[in-house]
This record gives sequence, structure tokens and C-alpha cells, in this order.
Amino acid sequence: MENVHRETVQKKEILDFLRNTTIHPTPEQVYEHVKKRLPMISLATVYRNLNQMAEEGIIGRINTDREMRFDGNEIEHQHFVCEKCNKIIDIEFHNTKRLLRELEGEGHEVRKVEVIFRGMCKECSNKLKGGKNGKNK
Amino acid sequence: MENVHRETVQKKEILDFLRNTTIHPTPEQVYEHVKKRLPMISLATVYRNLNQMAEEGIIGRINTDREMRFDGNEIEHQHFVCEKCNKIIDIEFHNTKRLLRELEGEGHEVRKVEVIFRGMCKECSNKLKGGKNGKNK
DNA sequence: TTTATTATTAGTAATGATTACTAATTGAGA
DNA sequence: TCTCAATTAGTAATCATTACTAATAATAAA
Repeated sequence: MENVHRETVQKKEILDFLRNTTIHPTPEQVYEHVKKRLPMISLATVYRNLNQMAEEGIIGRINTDREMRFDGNEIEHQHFVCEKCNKIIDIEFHNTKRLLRELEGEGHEVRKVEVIFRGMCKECSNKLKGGKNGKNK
Repeated sequence: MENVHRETVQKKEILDFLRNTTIHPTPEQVYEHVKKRLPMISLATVYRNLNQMAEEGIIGRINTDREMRFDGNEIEHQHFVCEKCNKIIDIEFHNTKRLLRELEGEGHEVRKVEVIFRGMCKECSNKLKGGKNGKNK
């Protein structure tokens, strides 16, 4: 059996940046930063690695109404998204009611709480059980 | 003072469709449906109205890793997103723990619960208080 | 009702983020 | 070291969304 994933300097640098920032960067921001150490790196390489790592679950991906945002924080947490400046702030999650009060005490204006469950629905799950097909992304 | 928002047949048809579907359609899907009643409607008109209504808060907008999704369900709820077929299912929200159990009983495979708070952060809120500038979207 | 004003529209071009593609490179097992 | 598939750099292509413009139509005022 051959290896499936290879360690590359590009991947290492991208992950290293994500693990040490709290800005939840866009792919472009990751690219701009990593380019300082690897001037030849390609934007496509950044996208490919970010998506691959998000797929593996070792980093987080956040969908916004503009660009993708990525997250290297390994501790379980949730997010506060500022709709004005698009800043994403990490939130230590306990329960929404308590958190809401905490946030408002902090000075943030919470307009709504969005809860999104991700996974696989009953139908897809069943389809997969009987007759395995590959993922159709 | 003049009026600000006008009632148009286009807007009415778009909202009517959203209020009577549970598929959380993409703009394209809204367009395809409304076109049956208004063959001359433009896709740009659909986008403009969807964004305008979401801005007003009378419909919901959901960001995915592909297209925008819109939601005309007026009852407060949360979402379950199937990562396989991208179907979005409405969830009556109480608290995440109870809901998680309910969902798994339903047969859905929940991989993670995403909680997103939306609003305006302390910094932006303060900036706005002293020296009002327009929104910079 | 008629007129004036201006938000809205249809149609289409432009934008911009993301992905696809390809020849060259390189990581890792043998 | 050798082999070979995974990965890369560079760039073209894709595609969802937005911008633009002349024409239209919804509303307020006459």
C-alpha cells in the first residue's frame, strides 16, 4: 500500500500559520502570509491544501456571504461574526442563553444566533448503507 | 418625503414562492420557479430582491460552500444541512443537546453542531456611536 | 385623473472567488 | 538510489454574484 498524503513544506507552512493566528483568514490572506516564507507558492496550492485539511477535519472552514474563512483553533469553540467588519471572534461555547448575556456584557450587539447542524441526512445515510457509491461533492 | 420601497409583482411572486416552499432554494431555483408566472423576469431582479428582503429581515439567507440559499419560513427555527446532498432541513430549536438526540433518533447523522452569532462587534458598535458613517458593505 | 419623480426592472457585461488543468517536481516506500 | 504517484506552480476556465444602463412602472402630489 502506498502513502496517500504527503508532508510538503507548503502544507506545513499553511497549517503553521493557521495554528498561530486568530483572524480566521481568507485563502488570499493565507497566501499572502505564507508567500513571505515560500515566495514560489501558488494561490491554487493554498486553496487545495486548505480544502484538503478542512475535509480531514484538522482545520475549520466558515462560509460567509463573501469569501471562505479558515480556522486553525483546535479547541472546541463557536463563532461570533461581525456583520459590519466581517471579523470572526472565537467564543467558548456553553449554552446559547448564557452566552448571549455574556456577549452583550462584552459590548457586542447580537442580532441573532445561528445554529447549523452538519452531517448527513437520513436519506443519504440510508442510500449509502445499501450500495456504496463514492462521494459526489 | 418620498416612498422608499415599492410593491412590485416581481417582489411579490418571489416572496410568495419562498413562503410556500421548504427547499431553501438557490437564487437560480427561485428564478426558474417565478419565471413560470413572470416569463420576462430577470435573474438580476431575483438576486436584488432576495438580498433586499434578507437585509430587511423578512426572509433568511444561508451561506453554504456553494451558492446562497434563501428561507421564507417565518417561524423561528434552525437548520440541519446535509453535507452530501446539500438539503437544508428546518429544525425547531430548543437546546443543542436535546436536539442532537432528537436528530439522531430521526436517522440523521450529525457530525457537528455549528453555532454562529451574528450582529455587530464592540469595536464597530463603538465606532458607529461616535461619528455616524454609512454602512460599508 | 394626470403628471412628475424616482425606485425598480430586463438584459447583459463585468467582477471576483474558486476550481480545473498540465507539465514539472518531489516525498516516501522499496 | 530508484520508482512513481501525490503534489506543485502557473495559468486558464468556471460560475455565482454584482454592476451598469436605458426603459418601465409604482407612488405622491397636483
